[in-house]
Amino acid sequence: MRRTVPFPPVEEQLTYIKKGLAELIREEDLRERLIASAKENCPLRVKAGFDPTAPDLHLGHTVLLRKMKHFQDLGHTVIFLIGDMTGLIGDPTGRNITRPPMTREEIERNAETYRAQVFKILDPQKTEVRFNSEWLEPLNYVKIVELCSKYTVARLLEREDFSKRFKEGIPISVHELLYPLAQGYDSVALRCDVEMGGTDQKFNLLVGRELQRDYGQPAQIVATVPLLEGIDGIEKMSKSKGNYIGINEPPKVIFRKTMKISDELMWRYYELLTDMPLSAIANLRADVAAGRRDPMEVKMDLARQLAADYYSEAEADAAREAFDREVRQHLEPADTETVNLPEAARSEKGVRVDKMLAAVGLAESVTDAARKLKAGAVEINGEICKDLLLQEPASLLVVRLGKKWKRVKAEL
RNA sequence: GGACAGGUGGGUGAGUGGUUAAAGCCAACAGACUGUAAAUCUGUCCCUCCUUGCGAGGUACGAAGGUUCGAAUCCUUCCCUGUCCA
Repeated sequence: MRRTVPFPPVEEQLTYIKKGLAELIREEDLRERLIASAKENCPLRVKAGFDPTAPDLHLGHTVLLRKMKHFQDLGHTVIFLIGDMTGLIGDPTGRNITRPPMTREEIERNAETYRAQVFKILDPQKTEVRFNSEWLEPLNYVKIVELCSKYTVARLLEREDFSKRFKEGIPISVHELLYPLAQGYDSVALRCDVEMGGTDQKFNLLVGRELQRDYGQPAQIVATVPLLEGIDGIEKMSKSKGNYIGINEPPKVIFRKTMKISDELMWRYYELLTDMPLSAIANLRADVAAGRRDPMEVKMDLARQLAADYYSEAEADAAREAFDREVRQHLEPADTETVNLPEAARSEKGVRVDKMLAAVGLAESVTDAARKLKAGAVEINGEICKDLLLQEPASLLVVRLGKKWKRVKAEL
């Protein structure tokens, strides 16, 4: 891929890339590589891999994607790798299940979902989307044995979670050991100059360096980004932990979830998820500490910005207004869904409130609904309702359970 | 192949024949408080039925059988995991 626009000066590129990185291995190598790239007018190939089974991107992923974008800003090529083969193993970080192979259709569908989300951040013109089945599937037994011979068990066990599990007697299946090798082989197949990932990927990324050398290629540069804490502020953001903010979620939800993070965590989000310079963040922080700025306002700005990253400015503003209305004033959302009274909730004597709540999705089950009623958590048309049965229901029931609202048309 | 240990509700982890739908903790949900949060406090946290009671029934402690008036708890077989030995 030839470029017509020259690359920025190498030192300028380095500074831009280094900002916000957790670790760069090694900076010298990257400098050399950038010099060479400028000389030959050839963009670097920067890879990051993604799991095909979880195609919903959340803000945790965007820390990495934003960094990839930075490489693109400088004119380099980014490879968005979908690990459809490695996905069969599942990155060992934790579980030891083998996932059932995905069908071609499933993979393609997930890939589409990915594209739609990823290109909210990345520049499609400078992005290659690849699947590692492309080169991993044709590997035969001989090739796999050859690949395995290039690494030792002891070295694989250096990986922290492996050694930990090994010591604690938590099972490690053999195929899990193959994961780092497969990922490393991806770099060989793609002739990557740089591979990026979260700090938890460091081991796998380093394996790529070694394998590339073994296969006669220059070792890739490894760049890790910090892991973003989830909205609980404790564990890293992940969908399975439920502490995530998805970039495909409605702006209102992005806004509300952002407001749920602690005041302390907000600074971390500013740092990793916005382009605000570190100095500006420090100033802002000082202002809040000194009582010159209201932390809630500052957090609202963050929430609005994050919503605006994936939606229009107008939608972000609307999200802010909705928050004000729904969370701060406890008013009914403007977009409350109206549904007909479910059959299951009709009875000769009136409306069965518990069944209605369950059928309409406000409660998890009828039993759960009954509990919520008893607890006085259910409000109908502004009145707390503790009754299982509404004998003479109004024709329209505005039902609230906690933060959730529903309008139910209740002609009997 | 042998010896031993273990598999409990979303997670962790008690419970070794009977008020045990199963302690405690975490998460979650609702409520109070409040400046958004956090923190704190209260309640809830398998399902179904009934005008709602400290109700009735049904499921549930890896799987399937068995013993017993009664089992998560005892027995048998099987599946899975780990440790040590070979």
